[in-house]
Amino acid sequence: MLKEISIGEAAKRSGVKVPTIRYYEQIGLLAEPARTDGNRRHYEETDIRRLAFIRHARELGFEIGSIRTLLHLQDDPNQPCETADGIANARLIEVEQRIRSLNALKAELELMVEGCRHGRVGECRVIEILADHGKCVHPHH
Amino acid sequence: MLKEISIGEAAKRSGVKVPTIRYYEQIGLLAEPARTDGNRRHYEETDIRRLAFIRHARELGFEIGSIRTLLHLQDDPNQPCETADGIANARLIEVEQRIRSLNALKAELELMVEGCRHGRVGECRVIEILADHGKCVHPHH
DNA sequence: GCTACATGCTCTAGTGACTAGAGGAGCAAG
DNA sequence: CTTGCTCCTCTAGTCACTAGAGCATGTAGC
Repeated sequence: MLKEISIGEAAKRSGVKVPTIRYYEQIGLLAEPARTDGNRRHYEETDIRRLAFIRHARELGFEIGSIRTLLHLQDDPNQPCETADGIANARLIEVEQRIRSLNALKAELELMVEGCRHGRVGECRVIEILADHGKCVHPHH
Repeated sequence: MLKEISIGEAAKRSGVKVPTIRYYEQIGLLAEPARTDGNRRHYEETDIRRLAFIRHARELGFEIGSIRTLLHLQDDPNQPCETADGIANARLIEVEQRIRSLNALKAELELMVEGCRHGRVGECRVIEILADHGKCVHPHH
């Protein structure tokens, strides 16, 4: 017979922490698993795959709501995949936007740090730029 | 005599929303302002500058804790500015790291979206990659 | 002076996605 | 039998706000 997978095992194999697995169950992202005689959760291989899916999607920055939709899609492989594509695309656009704004930010932080002559706070470029947005390289962030 | 600055005015001029100003007061980032006879807050020019400082720092992604330190430094211009420089530097490193990981992520999302042939979910590249981390371009994110 | 209506006040609770801790039970090894 | 690990439930905390209820105050037009 197949070995039962404990929550700790499931955590190790999926890379999702134990309390997080319980949390996902609570919010209905993962079905309630069967229990042993001693009231402990035990999981199947499909649960591990589902958890790995969730984890990967979270790493890519998808929100729980989007993941919920993606999981519904995965459960029914006959659906057209436009929704999945749309979600991924929206995320891609978000990421591109975020990279642009982080690059602007990086330029500004570099200016601060380079401008700092390690003197007194009174003449510090870091404090100065923070106090006056007009001194930014790209004031439109 | 000087016109008294209401919280709404302060919000407009600093770019920090009214409830957020009250929140900053509550957590001790901004001193409790004087009140009018009718119990309304009124602010000084220095408060507006302090709020603008906070807002700018928040936009640059500094945490409230760091901002608290930066504000203490600003209040005493004779201190050496190493602490300020350290905070800005730490933030710069964070941002650089974040940009790197977002770029990896972008590559992966592009692969997903490009691979999608708009068929059924069963053969969808988006779902497939999410389900199997091994299919990633850079599996180490 | 009266009437709208905007703006202000306090207080509590909610957001997202977990994380931490208390207090207890089950289980395997030595 | 005891030690120590994993597991259970439940509540509350994190961060930086945001939303809403239920009032009080201030201002502009008539």
